[in-house]
Amino acid sequence: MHRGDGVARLRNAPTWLIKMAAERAGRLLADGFAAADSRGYHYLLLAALDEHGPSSQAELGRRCGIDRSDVVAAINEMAAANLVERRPDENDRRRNVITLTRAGSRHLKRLDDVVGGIQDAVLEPLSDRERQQLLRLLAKLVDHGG
Amino acid sequence: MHRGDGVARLRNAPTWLIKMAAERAGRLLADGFAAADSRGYHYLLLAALDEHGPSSQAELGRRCGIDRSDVVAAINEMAAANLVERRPDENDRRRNVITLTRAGSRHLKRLDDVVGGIQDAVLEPLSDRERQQLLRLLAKLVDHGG
DNA sequence: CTCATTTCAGTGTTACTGACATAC
DNA sequence: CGTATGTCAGTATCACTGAAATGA
Repeated sequence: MHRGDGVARLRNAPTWLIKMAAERAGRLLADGFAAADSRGYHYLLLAALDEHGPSSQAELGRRCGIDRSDVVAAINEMAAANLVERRPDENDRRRNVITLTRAGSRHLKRLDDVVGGIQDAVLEPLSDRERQQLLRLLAKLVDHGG
Repeated sequence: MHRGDGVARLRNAPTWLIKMAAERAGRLLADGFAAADSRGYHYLLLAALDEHGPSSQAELGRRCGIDRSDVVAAINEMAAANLVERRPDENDRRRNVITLTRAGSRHLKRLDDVVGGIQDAVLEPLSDRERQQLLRLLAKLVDHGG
């Protein structure tokens, strides 16, 4: 029996199935991140730094969809763990420049592996064709209102 | 631009799309519930009481997939709002029997309407055929490991 | 003056853990 | 005895709000 399966009106509610699937993926991701002494925000921020290079905290927040106040806390944690470096921007003294350290790069690689493994585990029951279907349908939902 | 779209490695990650879709649905649901002075747990518990009749808190927790300690808090709130009645079980004095009140029944109907409306809003971009596809794929995912 | 940036403090929901007393 | 129940207290992530200080 799954989460909420004791409530009949939810068994055929697509939004509920989406939430359950997301919950499972989220739990696996959170566990995987926790095993690597991280959490979701860390992965997002490290990935954004890797792809776009050194950035201000506000830029990071916009790219990752994380609130600026939450970026502060996450960068605090990662700076304390030497995964990123925070230094004032000389050209705009309101800003900090956040840079990925070498340890941060290594950490991101580990987290990428974690995410890849979970991706496979979650999609395991679907054929390649079904995965593409799912991808297409979800993209439609997300593009519409997400 | 959507949540996390600034991070390229996530754009084609199905688990991420699932999470984004779920996030949207969850936000809409939370807003709808809040507008009715409720929250997700209340809906689940009321629906379980409606479908299965008076139950102990532990039963409710198992049916809804809610932890016992969280059931306590939710029932406290709903009992204070006269949506449910809590009385000791005469046959097993460890238990409480939770009963849906008439006001609780009315409240559940309102919440059912809220959920139905959101269901439609989320699935709007999909044809009937696509909705069935999505339902099938999600069910496969959830049945597998959820 | 207006706006952007960083930071701090706090809220709310969901999810979970540990402990305790009580009763089966 | 072990197990189930209800309760309380606390933690964690994510998401968000409001306000303050600083600087462009």
